[in-house]
Amino acid sequence: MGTTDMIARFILDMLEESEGSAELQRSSLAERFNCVPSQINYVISTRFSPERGYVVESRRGGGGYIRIRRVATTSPRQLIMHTVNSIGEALDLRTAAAFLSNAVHQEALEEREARLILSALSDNALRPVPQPYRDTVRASLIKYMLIQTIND
Amino acid sequence: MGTTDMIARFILDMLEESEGSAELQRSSLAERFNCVPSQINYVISTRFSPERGYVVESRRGGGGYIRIRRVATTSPRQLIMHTVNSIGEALDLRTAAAFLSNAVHQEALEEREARLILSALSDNALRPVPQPYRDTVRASLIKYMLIQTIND
DNA sequence: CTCGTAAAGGTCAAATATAGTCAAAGTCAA
DNA sequence: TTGACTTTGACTATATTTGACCTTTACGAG
Repeated sequence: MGTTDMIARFILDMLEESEGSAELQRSSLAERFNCVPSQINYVISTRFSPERGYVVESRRGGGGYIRIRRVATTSPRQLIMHTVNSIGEALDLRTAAAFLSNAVHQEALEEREARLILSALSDNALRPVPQPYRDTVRASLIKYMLIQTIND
Repeated sequence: MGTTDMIARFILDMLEESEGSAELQRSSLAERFNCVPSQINYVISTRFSPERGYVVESRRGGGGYIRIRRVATTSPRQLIMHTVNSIGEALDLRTAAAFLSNAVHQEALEEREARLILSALSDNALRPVPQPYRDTVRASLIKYMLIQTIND
């Protein structure tokens, strides 16, 4: 197995242990695998790219680091569409909250956006709508709002 | 974690404890973290700048100090509150769009968030609500959603 | 009161510590 | 032999750390 593969395996192990988040130092990792530091960049760009579901953050200078996180594996668009399609004529607040929470967890929505949507579905915001119709309005609102989020 | 980060964390803790205001002595803080005094200035200028919402006052000479205060960036908040307060029982879509556009322009709202709100106010999303009542529901929705955005 | 000195804090640029980029060179299997 | 993948290293970019020198303020001796 080539050096690149060994390094990738190593990082994968780190991710495994720490529930999807690994932090490393480029030069010491390079030293451990007896290669030049820039090979770490190569490993990251070929094995831990965004397309493969990873986000990488880093910092230079003293105490610098490279942090790799595993993120949503299904595309946000897919999840949103799937969610929208699964919503019928009416939707209660509890279920809506669950959908939104899931979307945030899968990184298809920002926390802030989810809260924004939820606030529109709240009983407070829907006070002008008679009780019996609220769940119908909720369904409509969340569908259009969710679709808007994938409309860039 | 680098020295700078540890010092920043330390100051953040002080701010936390004392409700947004921390007073420190440059040289003793430097001593505590085993660094040169000017590093304290570095930490302050990179982590507690006005752009990040802090005001720093200091005094030299005997009994000198550095005081860091977290300031409420009230501007966006104020704008939102003002907008909410100016909305009455009903609001037509055109006016709502103008409010949102203004909020975005004043950087009190993200473009994406504004579009999200607008989509909830659209005739499409409000189809289940009888025409005559839509503007009332719009007013309620936008109020609760705007308030949500300043609720971090 | 005035001056001198010690005690703070401020500035800035050099040195150091990391990480990123890119293209040349190497490797290996089809 | 060729093309994809890997390995290297020179050069670049950025963040942090350090220290020499500067300015302001308090306070006590004259």
